[in-house]
Amino acid sequence: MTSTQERAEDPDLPYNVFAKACPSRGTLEHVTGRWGGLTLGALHEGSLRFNELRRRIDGVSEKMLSQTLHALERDGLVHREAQPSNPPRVDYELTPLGREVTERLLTLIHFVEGRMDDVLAARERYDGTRGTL
Amino acid sequence: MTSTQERAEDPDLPYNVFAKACPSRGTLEHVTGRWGGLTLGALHEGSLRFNELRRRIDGVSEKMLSQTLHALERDGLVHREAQPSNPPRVDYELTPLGREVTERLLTLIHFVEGRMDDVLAARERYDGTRGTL
DNA sequence: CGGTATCCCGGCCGATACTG
DNA sequence: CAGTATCGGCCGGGATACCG
Repeated sequence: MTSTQERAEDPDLPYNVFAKACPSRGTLEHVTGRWGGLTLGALHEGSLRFNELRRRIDGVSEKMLSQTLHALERDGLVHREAQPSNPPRVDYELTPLGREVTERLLTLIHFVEGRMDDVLAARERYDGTRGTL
Repeated sequence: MTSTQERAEDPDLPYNVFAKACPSRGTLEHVTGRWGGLTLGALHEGSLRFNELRRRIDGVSEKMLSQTLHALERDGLVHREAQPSNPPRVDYELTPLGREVTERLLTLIHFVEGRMDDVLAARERYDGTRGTL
């Protein structure tokens, strides 16, 4: 009864992404997912409106952006501020918790961006040794 | 000719995950993907064999672990050490670059794990205001 | 042990159309 | 502008079987 699957329910055990049923796994996927990370990154510079975000995040569709924003809002990382004007105006911004998460995420992103030359070189070496089979 | 899609090819521009065609986007997805992050995290404590990894990462299939390890090896983040013995023994370990990436990734993971109570509380508030429609 | 090959299903995600 | 609704393809990824 102390299998790894139960860690999420046991209040004495810490949250652990390595356990399949731990809710932290889901939240981490929202944060690091294909669009989640880019959305948080874009919002780090300040609040943005829906279509501003869409333009900022090259390649995202309306549907995925909407879905991503809902997930992040639900997790308490993004705040949605709607003004009942006409035309409607909705601003999205990071919550304090979201800002803390995003800072740690951006540290990772910027590091990877800065080492892409190394990564690309490793790729060529890897592909080379297999001799284009 | 200076559209956002071309940043990857222009050597003067830095790598930028926000651009659709930038290779850093792909590598970041390997690192933060469903299994990539967990694999790097598991290897951070030391080198592990294939089936040790499989047991450590709750829920991963042989196929996905194999696929994930290949991608990370190709990106130069994981080193594969095979011994031609019988039975075969293969050890996986982080490269220096992989270790640097993983440290930044773990900072993020541990922060999220530590704030899951806040996230779960936000979820209940969010779901509550919509009144189970 | 340490994988690869194959099958196949669910759901991710893009495209399009529509609403307030 | 700020989304929701719906459809459909594609592929991520699990299950199984097989190989060195």
